[in-house]
Amino acid sequence: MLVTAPAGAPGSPPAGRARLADVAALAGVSVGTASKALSGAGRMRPETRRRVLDAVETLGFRPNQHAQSLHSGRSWTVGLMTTDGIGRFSTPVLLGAEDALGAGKISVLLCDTRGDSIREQHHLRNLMDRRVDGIIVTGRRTDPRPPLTGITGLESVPVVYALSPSTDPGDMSVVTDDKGGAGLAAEHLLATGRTRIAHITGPEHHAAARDRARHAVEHLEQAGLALSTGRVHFGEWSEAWGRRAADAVLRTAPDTDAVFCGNDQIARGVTDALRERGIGAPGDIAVVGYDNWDTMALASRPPLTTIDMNLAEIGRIAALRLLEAIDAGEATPGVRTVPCRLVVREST
Amino acid sequence: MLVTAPAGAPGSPPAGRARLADVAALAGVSVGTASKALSGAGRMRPETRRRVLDAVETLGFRPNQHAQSLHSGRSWTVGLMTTDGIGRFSTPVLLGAEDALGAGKISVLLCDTRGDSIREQHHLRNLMDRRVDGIIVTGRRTDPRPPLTGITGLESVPVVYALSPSTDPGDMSVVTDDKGGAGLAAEHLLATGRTRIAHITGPEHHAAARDRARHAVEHLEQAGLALSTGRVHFGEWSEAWGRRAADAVLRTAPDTDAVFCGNDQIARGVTDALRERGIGAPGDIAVVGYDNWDTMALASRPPLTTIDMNLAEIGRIAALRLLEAIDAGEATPGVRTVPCRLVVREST
DNA sequence: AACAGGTGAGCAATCGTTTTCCTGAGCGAG
DNA sequence: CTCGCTCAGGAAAACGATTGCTCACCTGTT
Repeated sequence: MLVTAPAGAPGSPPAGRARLADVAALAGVSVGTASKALSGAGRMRPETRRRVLDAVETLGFRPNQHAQSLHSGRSWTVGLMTTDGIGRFSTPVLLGAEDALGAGKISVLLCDTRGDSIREQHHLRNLMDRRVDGIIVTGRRTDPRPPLTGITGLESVPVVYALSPSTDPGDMSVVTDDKGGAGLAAEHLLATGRTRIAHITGPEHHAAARDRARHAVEHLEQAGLALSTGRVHFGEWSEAWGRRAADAVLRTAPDTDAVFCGNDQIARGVTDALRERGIGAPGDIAVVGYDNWDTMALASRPPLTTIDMNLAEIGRIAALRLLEAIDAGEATPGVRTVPCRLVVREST
Repeated sequence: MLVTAPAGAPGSPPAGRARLADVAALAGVSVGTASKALSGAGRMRPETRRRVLDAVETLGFRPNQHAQSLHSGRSWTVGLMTTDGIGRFSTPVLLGAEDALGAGKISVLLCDTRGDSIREQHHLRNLMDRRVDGIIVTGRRTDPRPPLTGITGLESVPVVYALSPSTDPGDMSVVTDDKGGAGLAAEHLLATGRTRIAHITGPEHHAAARDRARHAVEHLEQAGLALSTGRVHFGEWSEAWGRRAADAVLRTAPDTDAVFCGNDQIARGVTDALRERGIGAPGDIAVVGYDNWDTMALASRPPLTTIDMNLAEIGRIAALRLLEAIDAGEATPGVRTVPCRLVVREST
């Protein structure tokens, strides 16, 4: 017997998992021939190939990925770094990416930095040690973030930033279209005949709040309109703020006939406040949310018309760009914007 | 030059990442010696070790994990299979596990089956091909699930089931303590002087709903009490059901002074219904939720007293048991129950 | 009959580390 | 002076799959 089984008496089936050498021995060919039979490379008699494939079947052989990776230098793995837990925003992105990568036979290595840069460095080193084929970085906020750095060799691995773009325009980023989203919301309200529109949103230091507000205002201006209360109501991303701000809006501009909210939590707060004051939605005032977070949007009374950012699509596109960069060996820099989708429900 | 650089002119620093051979060449020792210097194995002159370590530093050398894994048979990776998306329940478990494993230098390979058994088989095969050191399986529900199966070689890899236990008692499972949780809730209500307690929960075909209900009833019986409405209100895990059921409770047993809810969504629905009927909480009726899902528990009016299942702890313990099994080479079968925590807020 | 061309299959190097075994130098003791 | 012991460090064999190269053999042609 030329090839020894990993364990067990000679001649007995190998105790551990079968190696290519076991397959080759069973098929009566050399290891190299067996490899070629599997990969389809090289020419050989159909009958020989048959014998090898039969042996593979019999032994339940599966190639050892470590050996393949060592040889090819590829790990068929990408790192997915989330900077702030795995929350409501990064989860769909993550799943979209995992889906797209899985189709390409690539697995996802999960790294959560909890917003800690020490941890980020640690994970980054780990990913490089594992020779990942690429990295997707995703954050909770749409504010730009500094690019990954600090590890030698990083320049040879493609990186895509999803949701939170990189501050370096030479990097690959995939972001949501806040302009388009705000536009969809404004357009929808105008199309349903509303003209006295208020805007309640999150903290001004969040890019998402600023951008959506700016674009909503611009969209209204193009229709010759202004915000009913004359200003944007910046605050928090919470229901409580939605309720408080709704009161303020009703006080300042009682003729308001629609409220566009920066997220679904605020929108839900607004619908609650309206209902408690006996104001009908959408009868008296229409409400539009943002995020299409079903827990909020569907539990609201009435259920919310809202903007869906297509987060899974963002993850999917990030993954596809990464795959392209991996295959091409070079990145196609720039920011890719993914359009939003208007989901109409009973609040408008 | 005995060792050729991967690319670039001879003598120039290697273009790719440095190999141990480069380190050895720079330090003027053999590859084997360099390896020993790094691992601390074997004896050698301190000065020689110094030279190797200096070379490592200079070249920024990091060992190739594929080569190490090929040699050791270990991948320093575990698979994390989630059976139903990555939702509210699996996320904390996942993070807890990732945290505990990260401390052990182990990375997490993420697999989402979307509840599809074809996908599960596919991911499982993939994990086996990658020679993962272990697998954690986590589900959304507390109902037992059939163990992983169908892939040869699986018996040599330790598996821990988190949240959803395996139906096979010989497997390792880590679950939440629904009995203790229901007990905490009931005890808390009794301690605050409530005696007419109702229970509103999710669908009867969910183990979580059944178990919490059963144990709550048993706990009340031990105090010589029964449910105020004489029965458990099974329904859905939704706010709308909470509101509807609250109405039913008020109709059936107007003297009810507390409601224990199967989750925070139901509890929130209950508080909303009470408020809309002018009934004070906790003044007239106290409300206890379950899950400590902050979006619900904190946004509720009043904020909810609720049961926290310590999901991250479940993930952490699952990871620790897996690490033990990996190190010991054998599993310690059985179900491990993780206690809940009572979080008191203004609703009681 | 000899040779060119084609084809099926094996050999061996390679990927980068770890680890075992072995050599040889140096030193102390008899 | 030599024997033997210690210890530093090197050589080489794993780990498992891939692949370029070589070789042997067979067919068809001159």
